[in-house]
Amino acid sequence: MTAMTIGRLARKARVGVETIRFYERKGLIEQPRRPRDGGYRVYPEETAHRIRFIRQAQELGFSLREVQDLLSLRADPESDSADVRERAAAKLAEVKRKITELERIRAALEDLIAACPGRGALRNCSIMETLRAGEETCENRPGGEGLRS
Amino acid sequence: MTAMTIGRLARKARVGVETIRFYERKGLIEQPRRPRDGGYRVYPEETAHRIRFIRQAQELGFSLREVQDLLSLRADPESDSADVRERAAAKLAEVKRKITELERIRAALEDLIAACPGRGALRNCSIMETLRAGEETCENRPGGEGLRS
DNA sequence: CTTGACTCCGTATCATGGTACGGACCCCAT
DNA sequence: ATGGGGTCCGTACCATGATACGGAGTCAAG
Repeated sequence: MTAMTIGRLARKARVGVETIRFYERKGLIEQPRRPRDGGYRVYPEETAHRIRFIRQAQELGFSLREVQDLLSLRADPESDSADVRERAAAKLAEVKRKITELERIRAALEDLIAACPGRGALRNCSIMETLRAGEETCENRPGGEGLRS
Repeated sequence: MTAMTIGRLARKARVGVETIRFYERKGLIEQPRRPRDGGYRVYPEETAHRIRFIRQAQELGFSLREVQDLLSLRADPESDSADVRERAAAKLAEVKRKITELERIRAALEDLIAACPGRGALRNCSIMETLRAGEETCENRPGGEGLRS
């Protein structure tokens, strides 16, 4: 059973080897024990999940510092429960806000797609206009010089 | 009626003056006509909304390049409707994926908060464990040395 | 017990997204 | 008409999040 060395972990988590070392330096993943001093890092399986979580959270607009905050949120007898609860609640509010904003963008994109038939009448419509309108599915603006049927 | 100069726009959109010029250079907002050559930029009102959208999209994990893509999506007689539709659909899929991932993080945070009572029994529980478990509301791990009631 | 792929570590470099600087120029209220 | 705040532009600098480099050490298959 080949050990989970940094290269294998990197392939599994779809990141570069250097990225893993970088995350270790930043404290996002702890450096695993090595067989003998000077030997290779051997990682537990779960580290790949941790790395995937880090990448995912980044794609959702969290900085590495914020990802670290998220990962440090743990309920256990060693931590101040009230503090963890409070920080988790703050993150939760932030996550909810992001979801709301994404829903608005989703609605705008859906409207935009509806305004883009394969052929036929075209409404003038951009994301911004759709977002601002919200109610009216986006009225056409001056600019147009005759609709091509 | 005081003109919307760059400084006023910056305050309205809650960004720095330099940021606006930076976005102009990047093509995220078009440089407004100036009264006489060498004069000051005067912006239409909607530019503030556009800047707010840029910031919002960034917080949702879109790069400036991607924000530009989003902003360039417009259904009008000048654009290739099928192309716009396709690009919008791709962005929509991406937005939906982000929403799904945020929902998972939201659920994990809610579980974590549930595991952090003001006082009383504490389940050992971290974001990662909750995310991985999904079903079981996170079983406790070895590490704990006796629960403090 | 060699060999070649992999790893280690420190340090350098890169791309993105700003932020700061400074000297000249514009504007308008007094 | 003038003074002071705002603006203009180019360029320099900064933080974040990687990514590359290179020489030495490690490991395991043959």
